[in-house]
Amino acid sequence: MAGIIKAESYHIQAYKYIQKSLLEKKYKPGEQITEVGLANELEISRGPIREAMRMLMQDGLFVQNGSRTFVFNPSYQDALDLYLCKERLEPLAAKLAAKNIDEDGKMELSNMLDKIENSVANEQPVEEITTYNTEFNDLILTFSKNDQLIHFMNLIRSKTIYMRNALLGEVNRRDVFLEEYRAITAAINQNDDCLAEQLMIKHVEVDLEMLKQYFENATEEE
Amino acid sequence: MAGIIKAESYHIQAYKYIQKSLLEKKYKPGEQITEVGLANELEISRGPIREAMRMLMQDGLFVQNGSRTFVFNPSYQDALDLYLCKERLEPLAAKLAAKNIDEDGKMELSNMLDKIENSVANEQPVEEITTYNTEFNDLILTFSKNDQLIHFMNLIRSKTIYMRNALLGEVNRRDVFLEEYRAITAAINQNDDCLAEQLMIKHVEVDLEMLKQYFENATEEE
DNA sequence: TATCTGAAAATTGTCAACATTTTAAATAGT
DNA sequence: ACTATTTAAAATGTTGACAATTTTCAGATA
Repeated sequence: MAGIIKAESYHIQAYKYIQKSLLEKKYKPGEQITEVGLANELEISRGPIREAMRMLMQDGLFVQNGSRTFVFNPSYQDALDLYLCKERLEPLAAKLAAKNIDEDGKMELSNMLDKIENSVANEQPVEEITTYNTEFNDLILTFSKNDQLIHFMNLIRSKTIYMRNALLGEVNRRDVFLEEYRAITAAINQNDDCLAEQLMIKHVEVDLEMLKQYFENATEEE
Repeated sequence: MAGIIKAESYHIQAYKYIQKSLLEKKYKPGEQITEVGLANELEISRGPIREAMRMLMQDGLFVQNGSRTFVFNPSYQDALDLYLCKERLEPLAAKLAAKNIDEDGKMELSNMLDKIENSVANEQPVEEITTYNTEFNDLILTFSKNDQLIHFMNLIRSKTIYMRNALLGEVNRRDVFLEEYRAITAAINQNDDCLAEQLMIKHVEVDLEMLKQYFENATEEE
């Protein structure tokens, strides 16, 4: 029957709910998480909660210490470490995308870029631009057509986002990478894989520089 | 009390057991896995089994299709894709190790190399050499002192090993990278991070070449 | 005051039962 | 023979109960 949807199983919903809550800082870095607590909060039994927690642990977002579970509490060093990994894999994605993208893909990427241009021109809220940033990078990742890379980058992404949040506190990043995105899009659309790779390396480095700046500001206020 | 150990919880044991079984081809690529089956086999209830399965799924070793679970059935392309990732991260590990290793580390790495030299010289069984290969690379990873990288590389490693197994069938790889390991060890011990990185890139490429060869032989026999 | 001790409370570990959904098989109708 | 339809079997989804640990904390002891 059309339009009939079946609900996702609880462990999946719990998994997503927790991920979301982490970004919303409902659970804070270093905070202890208990099965019972989560089960009460979501009003489901502990079974599915456990499954969700195991998934989060494999992702590295939850950390186990003895028999207790805590929200991953990243150090500044962790963020730097992660960016080192990002700096290797993200450019690979760009390179592969430039090699493997087809005409439809080029169109899609250009449309995405337009969306961002508009969003920036009309001074839309930070959230919207952040969302588009993610979508833009996701698109490139998809066009890389490398399933393994996609898998790892997804892990890195969710961790990056979480870490930025965790380390930067209430700071509101308003990152505009318009020029960089334009250049990257152009390189990919021209199938210039080397250039795409170089530009992406540069982009990750700039992104890291900004993180460092924000971090220094955020910490000296305390 | 000394010597008193408490058993690991069932989901951990199940997780390890399954990983091991995958390498031993007890469960074959593409094979369907049921909770009930595993629960009966390990003679425990389905709860812990589910947790272990969720972990394996996050690792990418189990794959879900609808409500059914299958052992990851890697294509040759998957292997190539994975090596592309490996080629980026493994050299990073070598580079960082060259930068961050201390005197104790250098000693440890040299000892490891000696072990391998002996093992090869005395024509020990393939399994022993393979084990040492892994340990050697693990050591470098540890010395990189980058926790994030360690986490991702572990994922890549277990997947690589599994894939090789899955794709190569009964083929018995007897890979000796002695010369390469000597060079890498030297570079790291001299803190020459650029050289260490380059050598490791080369090494991963050689490794990939061998995989390709083995694969072609393995497939044309069918 | 410091620390030892031993309930009491909280939390994780495990299971078995039951509900729901999915898959496979058997039957019947064309 | 082919394909619906029904039924049975198997698997997953979810829960509540209970066991085993771990933590917490008040009171006892030095």
